[in-house]
Amino acid sequence: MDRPVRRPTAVGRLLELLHLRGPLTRAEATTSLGLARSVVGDAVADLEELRLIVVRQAAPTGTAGRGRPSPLLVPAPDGPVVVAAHVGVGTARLRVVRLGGEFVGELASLPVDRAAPAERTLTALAARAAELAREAGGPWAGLAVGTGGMVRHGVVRSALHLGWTTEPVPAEELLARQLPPGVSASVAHECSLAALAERRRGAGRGAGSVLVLTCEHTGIGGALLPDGPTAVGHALEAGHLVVDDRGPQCPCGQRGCLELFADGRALLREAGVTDTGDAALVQAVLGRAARGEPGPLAAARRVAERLGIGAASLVNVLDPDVVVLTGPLKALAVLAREQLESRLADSLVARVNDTRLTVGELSEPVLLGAADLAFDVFFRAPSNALGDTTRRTRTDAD
Amino acid sequence: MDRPVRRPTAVGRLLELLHLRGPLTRAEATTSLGLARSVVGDAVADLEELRLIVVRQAAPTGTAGRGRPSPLLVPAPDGPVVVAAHVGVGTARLRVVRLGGEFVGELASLPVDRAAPAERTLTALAARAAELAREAGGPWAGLAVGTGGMVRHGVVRSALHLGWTTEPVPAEELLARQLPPGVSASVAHECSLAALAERRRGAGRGAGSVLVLTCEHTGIGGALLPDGPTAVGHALEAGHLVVDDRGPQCPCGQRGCLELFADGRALLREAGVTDTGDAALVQAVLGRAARGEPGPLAAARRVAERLGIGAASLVNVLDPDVVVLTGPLKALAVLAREQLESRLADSLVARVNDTRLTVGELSEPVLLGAADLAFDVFFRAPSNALGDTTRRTRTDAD
DNA sequence: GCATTTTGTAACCGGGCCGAATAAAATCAG
DNA sequence: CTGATTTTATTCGGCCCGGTTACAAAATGC
Repeated sequence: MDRPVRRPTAVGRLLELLHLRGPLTRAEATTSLGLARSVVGDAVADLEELRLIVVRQAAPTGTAGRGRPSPLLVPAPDGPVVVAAHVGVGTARLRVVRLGGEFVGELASLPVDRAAPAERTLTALAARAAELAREAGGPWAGLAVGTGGMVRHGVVRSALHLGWTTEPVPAEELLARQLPPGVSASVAHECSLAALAERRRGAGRGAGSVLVLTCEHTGIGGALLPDGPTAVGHALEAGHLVVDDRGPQCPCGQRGCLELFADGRALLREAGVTDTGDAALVQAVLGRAARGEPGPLAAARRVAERLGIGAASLVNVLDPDVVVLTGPLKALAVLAREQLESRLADSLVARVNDTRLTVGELSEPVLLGAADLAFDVFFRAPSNALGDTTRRTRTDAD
Repeated sequence: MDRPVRRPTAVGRLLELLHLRGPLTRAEATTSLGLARSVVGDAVADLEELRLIVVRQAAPTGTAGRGRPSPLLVPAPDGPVVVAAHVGVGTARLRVVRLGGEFVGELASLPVDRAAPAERTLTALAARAAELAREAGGPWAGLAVGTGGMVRHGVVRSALHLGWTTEPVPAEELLARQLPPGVSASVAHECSLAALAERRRGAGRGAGSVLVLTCEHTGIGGALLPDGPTAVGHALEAGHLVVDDRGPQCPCGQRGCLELFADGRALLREAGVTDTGDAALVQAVLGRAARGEPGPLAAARRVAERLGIGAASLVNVLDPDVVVLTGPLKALAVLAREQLESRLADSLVARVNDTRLTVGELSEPVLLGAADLAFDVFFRAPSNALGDTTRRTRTDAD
């Protein structure tokens, strides 16, 4: 019924493998992809011609085993790049990511005006991204944006931090119009992207289903990445899990939502610090707690306990293989692991499945996830982003 | 990385289309599938040769528009069947389903002994299924089983109702060994299957993400079918959502779980009926409530209110497009819609997304979902079930 | 009867992958 | 040093699947 999704062909799959696992030999790629040797050989030739990879000399003779040595396939140093963006409150943060997953250049940012219309914000974002991609040098494959709010199929609804509240913004489509042909546009929920990155490259490596909880200064987000080769997971409003049905009223309409007790604001409140909205305050409290100051530490533990109640409930309901805690407050998992895990230990579900609560390993999960999303699009049609000028025929000598 | 999943080819896709939408002309299939006319023509020829479909004469001349009339493709009356099974407490229920989604013959059942080892139960299930498939006549394409517990990739863990609690049971693999070659085995969570069926054929038709809540006599299950062409959704332990953190202790280790307040046992308690474990008792109470008896009606409303709290919380967290309430207690949604929806109306998330709470339309969602799962496997390789070598035994007359 | 419209069919093409045979480049054994 | 062995890469033919094109078939409308 709904199957217009192009599967990556051998060329794309090889490129993806290189992107995820780094340099490989042809032989390793053959076994990893389960393809015939000849197919990998052709794909390598194509990718070389497209200047996406370079074939480096094999390891010097004597180091490998018997047999014919296999040269190493590495992403081309001037290979394709994508721009990953994370649109937060007031600013968007952008980075250029190279094939292989390395950041290129410095973190860039862009002010985001909540009063501006969505089109203008997106146009500015596309322009800044184009500038960064040009500076980075390589061919530009795509732009992927992570944001909060409700995001589905690249359409953003009720993103309070952007001021896009009145009607749905078809952000992906609008961005695509601003980009040169061949450059893909993708828009997804920030937590889904974080989940993607943590499963591929971080704390959730190799796991099946992953539940990501993102504790921020204002609010708690989340995403569930179900088992299987899912493209983008299902974003959760984890902060609006009801923890105390008779608790304080939440703007969301319910009572006693988790994020009333366990986000950055709650930590400041518990620590007796006046919340000016400055993100540094939360980090300061966490820093003091880490240094052992009793007040902040006790505050962190109280917040962690609340968070643990919510996490345990979510684990009980969603039954993920791994829970990854990330966001500005992820240090809680180190400072107050006991409090955080106390409820989880009671849960039969968690015990049966041996659900682990882990700390996010990536410092920029959203940007990394966005980059992977953009590359995924690229892998489905690698020749799109590079001019149609190049001949595809390996044997155009004849 | 993980892509050994074969995509259905044109033959399979056409068969799937026929299965889901009923008889079609070649022309309609061509546009629906977006394939070339010749491909559909070839596929039809193949399917005719495989005796999976028959080509019926076109509508009598004069009824259609201009142009050459197009004959109708219909699933063969002696076409392939699958056996769908739902393993519940004490008994397994089985039905034969024909290509096209119709039940064949009567509901069959099989006692399930909790004390028996898993192998014996599965062997009996496979044997009974083989018997039913033989009676039904057509070639047997597959057996799909829905069950509770924790099911992942066909492996069942901690299925209390089956007594499979000590260690994981690779049910799919064990079943596959009992089945003749060419007959597929699939095992999935009952709620995932119900969600699949309701989205394809029931209350969730056309929706993106679907949250299914199954209210049973003992416990509340659920499943989340994320947006996109997902095979099988993510099963939820919806009954173990914490509704009241200071509530009664639940065997799951938490306090105040939803199912302590809102399953069949809770309804009987509220109605002042002694719970003997008989499923008919719950239906009796619901029937009396439907007839307007004040006591049972008030009990139903109190339970529905609790259920509504849980449903609203889940909606707030999971933000699905549609919520489908099914299971033996789904009548609550009719008897006490107001109470059930009162909390949902408060939820900002539900209001923004206009989340609908609907009643499951299918009387046997689990069996239908299981059948679809088995057919999905069949569609990926339709010739497998029919002699891969030559003709099948059905045609061994020649 | 003839043009028009729609559908089915046959022949050919090309991409993508597989498999077998062959060639290349190392190690190992004498 | 030479030849056997091992591992890898490449070449070539072939299959499968789907697209394209041209043509035939079967209705309507003049």
